[in-house]
Amino acid sequence: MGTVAKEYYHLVEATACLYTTQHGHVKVLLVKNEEEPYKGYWVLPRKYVNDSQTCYQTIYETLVCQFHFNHVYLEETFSNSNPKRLPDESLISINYLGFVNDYELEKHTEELNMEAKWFDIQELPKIGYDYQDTLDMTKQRLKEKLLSSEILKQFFPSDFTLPEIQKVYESILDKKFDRRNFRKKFISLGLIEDTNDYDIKGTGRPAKLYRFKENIEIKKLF
Amino acid sequence: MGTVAKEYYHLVEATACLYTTQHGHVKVLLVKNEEEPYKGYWVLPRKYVNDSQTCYQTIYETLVCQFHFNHVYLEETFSNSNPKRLPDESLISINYLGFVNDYELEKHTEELNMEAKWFDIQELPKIGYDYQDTLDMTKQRLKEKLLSSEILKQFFPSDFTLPEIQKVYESILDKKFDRRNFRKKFISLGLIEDTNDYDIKGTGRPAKLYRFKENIEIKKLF
DNA sequence: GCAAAAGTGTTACTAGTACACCCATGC
DNA sequence: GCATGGGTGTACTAGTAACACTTTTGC
Repeated sequence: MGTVAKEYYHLVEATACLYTTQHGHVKVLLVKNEEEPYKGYWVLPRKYVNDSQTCYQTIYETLVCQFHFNHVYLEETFSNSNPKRLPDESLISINYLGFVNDYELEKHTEELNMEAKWFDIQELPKIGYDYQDTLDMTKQRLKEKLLSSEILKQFFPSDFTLPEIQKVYESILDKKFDRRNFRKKFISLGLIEDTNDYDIKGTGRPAKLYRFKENIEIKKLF
Repeated sequence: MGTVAKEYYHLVEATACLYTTQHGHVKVLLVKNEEEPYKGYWVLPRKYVNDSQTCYQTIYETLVCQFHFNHVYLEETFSNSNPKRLPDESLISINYLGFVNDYELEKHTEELNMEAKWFDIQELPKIGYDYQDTLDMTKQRLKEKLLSSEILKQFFPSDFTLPEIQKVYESILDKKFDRRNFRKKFISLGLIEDTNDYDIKGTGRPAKLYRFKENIEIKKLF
């Protein structure tokens, strides 16, 4: 490719909007920023990409090594290459949308020299740099993703109740469903099976626990 | 952000899989590669990104200035950051999926010092570098895009016939539709209007010409 | 026994599918 | 007048939407 002028070289980082669910609430992982500018603000987990790894490998390793998640599902969303997003130099971000099931962060964050926390997507703290835009756009993408069964298994904990999964859909798609019709539809899709266990944690009548079947077909859900 | 080692800086290019339709056939724009390696092979239109433009601006200007399209609809798809894709150095591609309506290239390509051509997506030539992967993945994305009305207006020429649009859907979604049901569905969506003109080019009975309405709602089509 | 949350079944309506015949043009 | 491709209507089926009462638990 020959020699290319310096202005064509860019610093590149991989970022992730990593989601999980807790009792029907959708949460996203944020990290406290300890450097100026935006010191004390919350930002996305991120890492600079070096010339021997893909962006995917970079963010995957960052999430697995720093936070010790067993398995992280990740897919690329979009880049941010606005040259004016930082005062001093250009930085291109490649963003990923991700899910994890095991959301117990507490045991790991102590070992780290960083603060990291799950935030309910309805109650986000003050976000540093331009990552609020990334969060907004990725949430939109998450919405589209949930319309198909493609990523369901990655997103939902192995055992879940139908009211729980309904709450997730309602919060992300921003609409209410009739409980009976939601059940009927979800069950008739043939993607889930009864575990014969019950969720005893809630107040009121215990809900049945379901799990997704081994290999689920890709279907439109809504 | 402080000083960062050289291995974190990358050459970045923007590429496009730019589509158009001609009489129900879907075509993609390719450019003949004049440099080694892969000299004589066909590649995607592309340009290195400098530090004063976004990737979007880079590819948009490339397409508009080189090929004189009036309007190009573009949306980002995914990146390719495999460090081993080129023998000598790392190159990150940010790819875009695009549509144009005015497919008359011939009048412009003479002015250019390059060969550029529309290829039917069923009959692609030998593709250089790893752009065949990009084409394959972008075609998949195009398929998903056509399931919603979001990009219909960008994709289809202002006046079109229903058999024409049906052929496009059949070729991209890889399935056949019943003519009567396709009409019924498409018309009942309320997105198109009759122009009261007829397409006289074909053999057989002339087909009615339709156009998309001014502001169309985003709907699921299939 | 009362509040809280989950489970269940029926009916009406809407959208999708399957299918056969007639119509306008070019040669 | 015949081959080519385009336009139209009807009956059936499946999916979606609306709706009220009963069940299980904790306090």
